[in-house]
Amino acid sequence: MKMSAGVEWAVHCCVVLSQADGPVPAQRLADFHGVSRTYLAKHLQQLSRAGLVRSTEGRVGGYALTRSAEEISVLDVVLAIEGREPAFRCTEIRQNGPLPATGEVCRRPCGIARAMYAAEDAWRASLAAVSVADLATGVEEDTGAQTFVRLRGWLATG
Amino acid sequence: MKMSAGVEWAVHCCVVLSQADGPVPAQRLADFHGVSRTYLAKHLQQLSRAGLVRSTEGRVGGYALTRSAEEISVLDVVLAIEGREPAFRCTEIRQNGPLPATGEVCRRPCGIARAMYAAEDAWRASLAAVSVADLATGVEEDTGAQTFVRLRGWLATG
DNA sequence: CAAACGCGGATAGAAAATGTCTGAGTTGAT
DNA sequence: ATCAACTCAGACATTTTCTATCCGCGTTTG
Repeated sequence: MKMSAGVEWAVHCCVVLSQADGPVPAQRLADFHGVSRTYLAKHLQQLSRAGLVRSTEGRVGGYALTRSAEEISVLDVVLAIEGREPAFRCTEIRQNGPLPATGEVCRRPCGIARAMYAAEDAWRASLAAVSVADLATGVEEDTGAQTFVRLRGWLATG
Repeated sequence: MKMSAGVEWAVHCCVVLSQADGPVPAQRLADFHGVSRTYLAKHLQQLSRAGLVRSTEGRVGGYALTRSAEEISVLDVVLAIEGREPAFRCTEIRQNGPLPATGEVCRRPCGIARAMYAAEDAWRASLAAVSVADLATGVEEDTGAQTFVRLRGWLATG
């Protein structure tokens, strides 16, 4: 059970975008994080389809958050990249074999699936409690108040 | 982010084993659940290596739980099959690019990784709170008290 | 010894993740 | 109007993982 590396990229990009004044091109985001531009572009498009970022085309285009960083949770980003499918997929093997569970019982998910879904709900709740703004605050606490000043400078001049 | 289908098989097998009197062969477990014997055998070997089940070789061999079903959590089974690696793998891209995070800061994981790990801890805690015995109780509640009687009968005669 | 069983490795196809490339369309500047 | 920079969508290639099968080997019981 592994999460795509694109999730890490996308969350980092959202933190950067939360500090930017205008649209930031994919090229710039890729350079800043030292990752492939073309592949990052895929993930940014997923964020765009999910409505988390807006893309502006043309000469001075790029990506910008569609709402304030307080209103974007880590869960939003994870779901945009990983999809909304639960990690556990019940194949109803209780209906197989010589003693299959019958129709009426199977109206609700089996106990195993319920336990798995409950755990995923707890996971999602934990991720929903952290916003991109929280992450940005954490970066400043970890690395100093000058970090985002330098970031904005690099984004402007680069 | 998807969980292997083997997890579902393995948990179902543990519930069956919790109701068995003696060792149950892989062939029997596969027949009961209507899945491939050779592939299920792989997962049973993983459970064995993780110490959740004991295998008896030879003519009347098979698998049996090593401890009581109360003492085996769903998390134990999931970790045995999926491995103990966290789903989120931080590649430290904050150390890349024109403004890399420096060594001292990177002594502890970045805020993004911390949020991800916290969510996985919540997920694990939820799974750890459910035992195989709880699942067996749930099956009886869902399908009636005769279910496991019939199961034991099929295991004995089959 | 033969039959039933678990164990480990080798193998292979399918699916998904990862990464690249190209062409079309859009926008601002000259 | 033209050009350059940029996004977007999709096609394509590569690599890894999942799923599944098979075989040989050692073990145990009858």
